[in-house]
Amino acid sequence: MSNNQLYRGSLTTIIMRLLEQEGKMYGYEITQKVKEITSGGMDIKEGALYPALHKLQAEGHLKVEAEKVENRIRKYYSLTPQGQKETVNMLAELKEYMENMQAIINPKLAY
Amino acid sequence: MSNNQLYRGSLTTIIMRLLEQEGKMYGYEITQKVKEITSGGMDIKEGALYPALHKLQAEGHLKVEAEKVENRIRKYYSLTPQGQKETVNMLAELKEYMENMQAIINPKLAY
DNA sequence: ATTGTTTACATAAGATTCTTATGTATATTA
DNA sequence: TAATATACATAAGAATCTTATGTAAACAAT
Repeated sequence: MSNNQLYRGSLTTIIMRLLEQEGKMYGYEITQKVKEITSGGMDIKEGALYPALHKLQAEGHLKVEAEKVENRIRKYYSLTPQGQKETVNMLAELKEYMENMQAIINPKLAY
Repeated sequence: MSNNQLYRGSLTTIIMRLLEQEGKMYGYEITQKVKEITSGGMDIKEGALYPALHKLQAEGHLKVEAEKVENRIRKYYSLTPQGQKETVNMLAELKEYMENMQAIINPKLAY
């Protein structure tokens, strides 16, 4: 996803959160949105994105509608009700992860 | 490392940072320290830890000294000069990762 | 006495998630 | 007309993890 191993495991959380915000998005749009938000700091690879979308769909977290725009096909993904619940969990786990990492990196000093 | 996929990729950063703080530690000590700091939220598996330590050592980031304590062997790891430099990079990348994830999760609202 | 838990190391098989490479196809810019 | 951007997809291989298993000593409990 980026030049950095830390991004491993966070792709599904990113996808779900963006869909929660935007309602529906197609794959290529997700890659561009992430580049924009992170000022180029994150680069989602197609080889990671499309299998991840298919897997989330197979698990029932996403639904898809194909649409033809300017003679090209776009596949718009959006959260199912189950996916909305799962997004809440994922964001809670991300918060927990961030707090744990902060605690390790910046330990509270004992005076 | 935990029940959560997000932890993938962060183990080496955790190890390097703890060694930067503590000077030297042995494997089992690292697992206990992380449990303590995160109040049990993170659980480093031995099957992940020991290969990670061996790899960091092979790459020249860590050096090791074996010590016999109460008839049991402990392998104390510490940062090499090269490992100290690499730790600075890793922490910078972690900071960047956290900022990127924050930007995605909590987008700045446009008024 | 011996069973279970903790301390302390290690590795192998398999799962998951990613990168890199490749493929198809259309639209737009140089 | 060649390159770039848009838009999808998959396969091979790399990296990192979990689970399972193994050795071995110390200590607590029954």
